[in-house]
Amino acid sequence: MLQEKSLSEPEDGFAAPQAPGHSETTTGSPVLGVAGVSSTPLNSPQGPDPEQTIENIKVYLHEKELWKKFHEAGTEMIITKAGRRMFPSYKVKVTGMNPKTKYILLIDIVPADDHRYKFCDNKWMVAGKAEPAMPGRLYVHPDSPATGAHWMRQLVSFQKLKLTNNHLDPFGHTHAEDAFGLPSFSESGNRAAGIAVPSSDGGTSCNEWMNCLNTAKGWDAPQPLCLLLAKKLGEKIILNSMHKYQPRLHIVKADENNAFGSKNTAFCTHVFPETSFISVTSYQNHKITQLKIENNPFAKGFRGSDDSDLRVARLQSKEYPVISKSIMRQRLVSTHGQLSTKSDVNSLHGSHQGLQHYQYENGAHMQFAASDAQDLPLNTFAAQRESGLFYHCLKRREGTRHLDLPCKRSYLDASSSVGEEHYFRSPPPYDQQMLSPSYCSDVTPREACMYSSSGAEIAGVSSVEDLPPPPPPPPLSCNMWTSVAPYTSYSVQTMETVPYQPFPAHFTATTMMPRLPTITNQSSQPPGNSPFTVYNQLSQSQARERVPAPSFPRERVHPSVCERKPPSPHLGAANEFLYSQTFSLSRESSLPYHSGMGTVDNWPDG
DNA sequence: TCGCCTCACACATTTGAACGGG
DNA sequence: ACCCGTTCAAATGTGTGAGGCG
Repeated sequence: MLQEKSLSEPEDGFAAPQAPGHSETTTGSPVLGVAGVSSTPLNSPQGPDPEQTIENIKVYLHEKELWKKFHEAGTEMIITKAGRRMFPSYKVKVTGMNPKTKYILLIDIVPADDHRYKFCDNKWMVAGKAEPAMPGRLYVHPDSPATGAHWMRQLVSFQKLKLTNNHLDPFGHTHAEDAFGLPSFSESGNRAAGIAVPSSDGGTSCNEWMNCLNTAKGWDAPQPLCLLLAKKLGEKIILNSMHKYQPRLHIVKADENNAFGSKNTAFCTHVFPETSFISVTSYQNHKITQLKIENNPFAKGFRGSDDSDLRVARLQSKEYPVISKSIMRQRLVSTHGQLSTKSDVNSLHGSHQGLQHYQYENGAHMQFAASDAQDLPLNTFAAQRESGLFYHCLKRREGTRHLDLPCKRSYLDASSSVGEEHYFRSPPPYDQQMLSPSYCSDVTPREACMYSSSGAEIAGVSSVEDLPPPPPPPPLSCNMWTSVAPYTSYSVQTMETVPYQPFPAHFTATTMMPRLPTITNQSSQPPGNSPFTVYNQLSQSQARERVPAPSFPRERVHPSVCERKPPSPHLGAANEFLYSQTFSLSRESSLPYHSGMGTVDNWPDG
């Protein structure tokens, strides 16, 4: 059964939301204008409490430490034709909503850069220019729309989101007639309809479709196009393999009619840099494989045990346990990597900069740089882990265990905290304290995977962040992502506040943007006059470091928030709005680590 | 030959219906 | 009749590894 969180828990640990706007890192610069966004007051129709406006919404990434752990190694997500879930799954805790206001929560996944990658010499390297973007797809939480109280009641899980590389996915057709029997929106057709047409590179990104709509004078776009975009919603998001992506969470406020698209509709976007990943059809980095096996209950069968070792051995008609090829490769590569392919971990995950964009309808806009100081120790964590692995490999050779235990054992034992520590970190260094109880302690697999928003997990994040700096790491480093050149940001202001992006998840103005169509009412508008006013806010992570970290008391998760309900019938109308909104955001929120917020004033009422 | 992808497979978890007791 | 807990089987989610393809 699901481990549901208590809905009656009075204190959820987030009772004291941070005041991100109180950052001293304010730059105060407008960022980008986006067509179709108004600057009208936000808190009127649905927000009786003026204090509970969009910018007060806080989003906390669940199992942040687990995400970070993957991020350190270079997260990979399997994509298959049938669709593969993400692991770690995307779950967030939301606070600061108006309990009575209805919101839509949705996710999209945008390219993090303009490169295609390959895994070579135990590290990711740029292998060329990215392939054309896949057809845009949003994943709307099936509970949407729901009240703020509903969303804040427990974790919001997007774990049913699937990633696919199937271009012909029923909901992924670029051509309307293929998927819905609708007229094809060819370039010429769209131009005839007055719609800016995405680049003719063969793909149609979310951004581009969004730009189409934005350019089409609000929702004067042909209804089939709107319908197409709305129907393109599904549980799968189409990605290209060997490309880097960044998931984004969007929170859209519903209007008084429980509909979407009114003039006062507001939205915000939250990006957690540690959730970025490279899509693959098979795992390249075996550290990731191990992490998946160790933490994903469904992969428990690969954790093994003495019995399973024997079983495998029998299956292999051998009297000794078998080391899988992958494990052997992992060890060889890891050892080799430590010796020969050192790279600067700081260039990878040294500082997860965070920015939150907040767009507000009063015309004001602020931008806060979020130097995610809590992530600074990650460099040393990665280095230590690397060194620990190296140490362990050497140690195992001279140890006695390999004589009486399967070589697989040290890896298999990683299902427990001891095993993991043993394998990755032979000496119990500082990063052992990093281990979140959720996935490193003896919790049951379900506790680790399902709605395990236990207090210990988030508290673990807190404790980690409060830890003193680790001892100086050895001159070893994670060798992932080193070949990824730092990116320039979409926004100069943003880059000024983001000195380094180890794993950037944003477009570059010179690479990604040219593929976007020319939008009239945006491009013609100076940023300062843009109707899309942007606030940048401290990232959640940075905010947390300034206040006592929230704690998650063990509570039950309401099943509905855990995607157990069918999609709401309201989504049909909502989706259209969401597409437009989110795609609008795409133009600016291609900025990494942002939370964007804004309103729309060009949507037709109703 | 190589890199990437697809598929079938075994294993584990999740889900929900069926059942029985209170 | 209803509720609750347990059991069981089907559905689903995993990584693996062989094989196909360009």
